[in-house]
Amino acid sequence: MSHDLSQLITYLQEHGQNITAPRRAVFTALQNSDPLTMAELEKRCPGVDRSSVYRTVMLFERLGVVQRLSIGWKYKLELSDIFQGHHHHLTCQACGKHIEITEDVSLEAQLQALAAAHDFTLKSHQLELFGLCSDCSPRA
Amino acid sequence: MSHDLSQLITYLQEHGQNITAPRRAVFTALQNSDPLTMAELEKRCPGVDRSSVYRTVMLFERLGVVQRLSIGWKYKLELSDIFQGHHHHLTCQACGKHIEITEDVSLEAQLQALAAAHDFTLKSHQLELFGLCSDCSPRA
DNA sequence: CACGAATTGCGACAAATTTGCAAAAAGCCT
DNA sequence: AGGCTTTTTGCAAATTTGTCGCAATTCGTG
Repeated sequence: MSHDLSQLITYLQEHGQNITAPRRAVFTALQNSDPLTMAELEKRCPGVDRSSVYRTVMLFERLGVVQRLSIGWKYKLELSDIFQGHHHHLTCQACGKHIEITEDVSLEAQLQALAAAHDFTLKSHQLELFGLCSDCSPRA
Repeated sequence: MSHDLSQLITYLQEHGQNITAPRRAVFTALQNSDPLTMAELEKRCPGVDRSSVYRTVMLFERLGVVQRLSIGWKYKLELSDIFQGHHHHLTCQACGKHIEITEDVSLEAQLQALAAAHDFTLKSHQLELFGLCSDCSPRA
């Protein structure tokens, strides 16, 4: 774990940001974890004040360290592309499990084309797939 | 307008739900409108209590009448596929404009394949593209 | 270790969403 | 239309979520 922490430290330094306990805590909580809600994240950062968690998440989002996943009208947080590669999720509507999927190049290209067809300059995108995972499928 | 309202009425009856003033109001507000935030929706349902708007939206979401669009960590509401066809959005990061796009079949097929590759039964998906519309592009 | 700048923890707030309940409206049957 | 039962609504209060100002701490540096 402390291995990846060093990646954060380097990143923060490169962006002229200080390394602080709350920042390490938030990052560590998000590591090797499924996406977390803000409440869950708070709980996993004991001793860190709620407002600090919010401020850290905002900073990290601005720096591109974390990204928010929308699940219906809620959202969850996860480390961003830089720290775990560009990917999307399959969210199981039954058990809530998240499965990471690596998007293939042709899909990316297709989205670009789709945007271009509308004179739109594509900057980023979010794709969420909902359904049932193999465990929750009617007859596995 | 009252034409489409009859579509809602039929739908609600088929699902054993009552037809009430708040429900008609919420539906009508969402008709022929760009996606709305909860606050905007409330404002367009004068005389309807805030909690009723929330309850109605929740019901409609459960019934598949409305769907929430995630814009970053906020969301907007719009009538769902059943009432206005399956589509996605291009959201301009500069002016906030939403452009509806009809997704092509090949993309749908690709998503199906993507899910299948993970033993996942795809039920629905949401695709949001962010960038700059032609008006806001650096040099139009 | 000392200094100036950046950040944190608190407490107070504001906004968003939910809930309990009595009153009002909807659906149904004469 | 009138009466009856069930579902919803409106209202008020409680939660939950996200912000903000500020003095106390911590960080990065020399």
